[in-house]
Amino acid sequence: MAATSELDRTINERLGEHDLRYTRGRRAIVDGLRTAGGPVTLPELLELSTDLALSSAYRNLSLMEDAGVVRRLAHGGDHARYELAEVLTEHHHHLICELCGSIRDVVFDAEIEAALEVALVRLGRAEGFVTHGHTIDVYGHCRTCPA
Amino acid sequence: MAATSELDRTINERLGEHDLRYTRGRRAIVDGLRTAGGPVTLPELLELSTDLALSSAYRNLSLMEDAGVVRRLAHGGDHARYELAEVLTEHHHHLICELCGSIRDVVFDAEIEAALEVALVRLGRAEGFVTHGHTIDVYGHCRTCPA
DNA sequence: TTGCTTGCAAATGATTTGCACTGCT
DNA sequence: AGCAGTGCAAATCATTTGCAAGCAA
Repeated sequence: MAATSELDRTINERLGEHDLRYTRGRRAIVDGLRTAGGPVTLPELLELSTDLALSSAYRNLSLMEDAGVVRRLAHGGDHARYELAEVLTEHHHHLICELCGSIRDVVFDAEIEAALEVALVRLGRAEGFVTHGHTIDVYGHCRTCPA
Repeated sequence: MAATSELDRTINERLGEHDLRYTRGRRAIVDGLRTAGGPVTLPELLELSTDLALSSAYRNLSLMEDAGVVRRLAHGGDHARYELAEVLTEHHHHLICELCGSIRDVVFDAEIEAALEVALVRLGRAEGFVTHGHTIDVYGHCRTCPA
């Protein structure tokens, strides 16, 4: 199956290293994830692309997670949420609306990220911890959601 | 039942506002949470204090969450994790070891927190989002865990 | 042909709930 | 007496897995 974009090529390669093929179902999942603007749940993913069997979607998300293509997140709700692995996307965080429950990607200022990075490594050193990365969830509410 | 510490008094009050009593089982849970040094899973909680029935522990954690005494976290694993609500503790974040799976509380430098706070409010304004709070998970590994 | 995929149906396992009993107040 | 709390057993529901059939190299 021909890879169409740079991202598809990278994903195809990563999957290949794990003896996985970049099939139609997996493309549908990746398209859903890249299009969403935030981490999505499995039901949302199934709505975005019909023709996805529930069990296959779960199985492929899990396989692609192992292959480093997908990242699984657990934000409280009933369903886990998934997004593309950060190596395939821009480093970002999440705005979580406590009213409507939506979760939106957001990119921080480079200065803030840099300062944070330094602080986290230093903090780790003091705590006997080797820092590799971080995630930030920002809670609040969309201005358009009811007060 | 007599409240013994400032924390107990506050919790007792909050529970009372929700027509809940501060019973032995609930004290056991609170003690487990306050002692742990990080968010704990239900099985861990049951080990810490025997005499806790599984269903009651789940039920009380849920009730105390509604009463604003407990906070439920979902960090990927099989079990949810619980900690005392942040209004009852110091503002903190989590060091998550990718090797041993442990999660440890950590307090950031006040300067970093202040800078972050400002940045998050500003960011929210730009994104049409009203910021209330944030959580940071720091990933890496304990220096004492196998490389 | 060999081996990865798929989808249905059945299994799993954490969490929740119904209910009868116990214990405050 | 009158509710709130407890624990057991049964129910729920997201997610996982077994298996037989489909598809690509």
